[in-house]
Amino acid sequence: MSGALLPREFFDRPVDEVAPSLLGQVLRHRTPEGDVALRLTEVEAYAGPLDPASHAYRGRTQRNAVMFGPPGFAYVYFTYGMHFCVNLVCGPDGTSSAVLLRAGEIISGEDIAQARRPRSTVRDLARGPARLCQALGIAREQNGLDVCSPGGPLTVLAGDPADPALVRTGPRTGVNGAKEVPWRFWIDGDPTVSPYRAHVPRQRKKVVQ
DNA sequence: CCTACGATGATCT
DNA sequence: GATCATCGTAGGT
Repeated sequence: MSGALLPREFFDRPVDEVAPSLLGQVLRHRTPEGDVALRLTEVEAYAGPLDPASHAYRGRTQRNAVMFGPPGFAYVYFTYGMHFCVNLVCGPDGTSSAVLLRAGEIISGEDIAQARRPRSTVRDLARGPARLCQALGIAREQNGLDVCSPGGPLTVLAGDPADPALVRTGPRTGVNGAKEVPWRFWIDGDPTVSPYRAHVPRQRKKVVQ
């Protein structure tokens, strides 16, 4: 593994090409508490305006603005009233595709990650998109950060790319649209890959009849 | 292992 | 007002 940053051109490609090539690469967040880094084991591609499951499907809004900017930037969003998830923006400026980072294996700063998720087992520290953000200390303030910036706090470093023979694809997790598109990518057999959960529409609490 | 469900608030219609 | 790219816990197998 080297400590080199992935160049912006890495992200300036079709999102379904970037996503699998991110497996095995390293995401590092430097904070005052220290550095935490992980090796990506599971990602999902979201293909901008053509993809009903994408946040960019209905056009640009205040929330998704970063997705419409240049590649190599972090799009962080808040969901379910308590969780953050992080994407890496792909494709040229003006387009709006991105890769959701779903899971990883902590390779340094495990003590800090553990402190942020006190009740978690080591395996579960970054097993799921919101857990990944918690372990790395990613929240609102990290939205819009350039992950290709030398010296930047949140960066993607070159790791050992996953063996292509071990890369699996399948339907995306927890999404309601375009279920048939196999745009989830993971490293087969890796224990940190999140368990698949189909989308379950939540039932209304009470119907007044 | 599995399935069910409540927490909690921003976003969009 | 409904939905949501989720998680932790509780309970059963």
